[in-house]
Amino acid sequence: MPQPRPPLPALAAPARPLSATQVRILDLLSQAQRPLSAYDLLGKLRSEGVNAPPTVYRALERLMREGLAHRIESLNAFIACNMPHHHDLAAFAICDHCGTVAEVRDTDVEARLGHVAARSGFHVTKATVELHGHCAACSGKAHGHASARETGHTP
Amino acid sequence: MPQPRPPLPALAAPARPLSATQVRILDLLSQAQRPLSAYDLLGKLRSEGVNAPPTVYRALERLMREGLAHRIESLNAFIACNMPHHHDLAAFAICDHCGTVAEVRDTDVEARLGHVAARSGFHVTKATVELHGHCAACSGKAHGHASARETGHTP
DNA sequence: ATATCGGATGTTATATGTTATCATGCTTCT
DNA sequence: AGAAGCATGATAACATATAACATCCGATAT
Repeated sequence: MPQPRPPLPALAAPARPLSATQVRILDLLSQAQRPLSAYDLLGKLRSEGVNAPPTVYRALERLMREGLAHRIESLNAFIACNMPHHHDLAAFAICDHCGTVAEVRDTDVEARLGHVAARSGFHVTKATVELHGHCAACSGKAHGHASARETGHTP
Repeated sequence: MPQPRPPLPALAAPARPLSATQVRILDLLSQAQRPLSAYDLLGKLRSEGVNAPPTVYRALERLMREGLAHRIESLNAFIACNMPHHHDLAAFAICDHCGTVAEVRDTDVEARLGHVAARSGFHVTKATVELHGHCAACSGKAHGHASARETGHTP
């Protein structure tokens, strides 16, 4: 991968700029309307010279560290973060029919969870909250469910 | 060929008894103090003649269908259910230090989640709530964290 | 009894997901 | 220039999960 590589570190060390691959992956995640697996991403990037899983995983790691992406545990897939400000304690509403994922935040839920945990002396460092079901758009429709997952077949 | 409709199994047998393998796996899960992966289980069962992943996964499927076991998404592992009555909407507090998992229930959290979802027209069929952190016992201790996962080495 | 069906299992192979390791090269700091 | 740090590349291994197809068994219906 040839880097155009912005020669400007300028801003002090706290966060170095994202690499080309990292930006690319964040783009792909943002444009996808549904979570993408590491292999989905790899598939889309092969034509651009990325051809090994570790590259993808490393980029995802970085993006998650910076709060720019989330991992959806129950799908083994990744999405871009809508609201990069508060990256802790996000919850996701995943439509099992059309595959869309809505990032949801509710302070009460957070508070309640913290409360419940604290009551038993448990100290929470990270919460995974994933709601599966049907989104508003899909709720009326027939429930014979569809693919809801990237296929990877080149269109 | 579409079958012409099976002639009604009398009283739809609500639950046939568990098979030997299914019982065995439920046992193993109950005795383990931490979640076991499908391959952990397979390892323990090889000496008993079970030697292929599908068998294990199929048994787990059944157990989960009956609400006797849960899958911990963030660990890709399984635990027996403490309270087989209400198998929906359970939450788990997972100690990343010692590996224990506490099944937690709190009606307020459930209500809140349902609420949040409903507000946006989302219909929840299954919720995954997994809290990672340190349990009361481990909270004071040094945070240099340990294995917290079955090794599979022969005991 | 016999045909049949559903469920569970076995067997083999493969798909999907994730990580370790080692090598290389670029950028920045000194 | 040299050292440190980080991103990448390449290869391989490991871990997790499912597909496809065959067999077996027990319950039923005819």
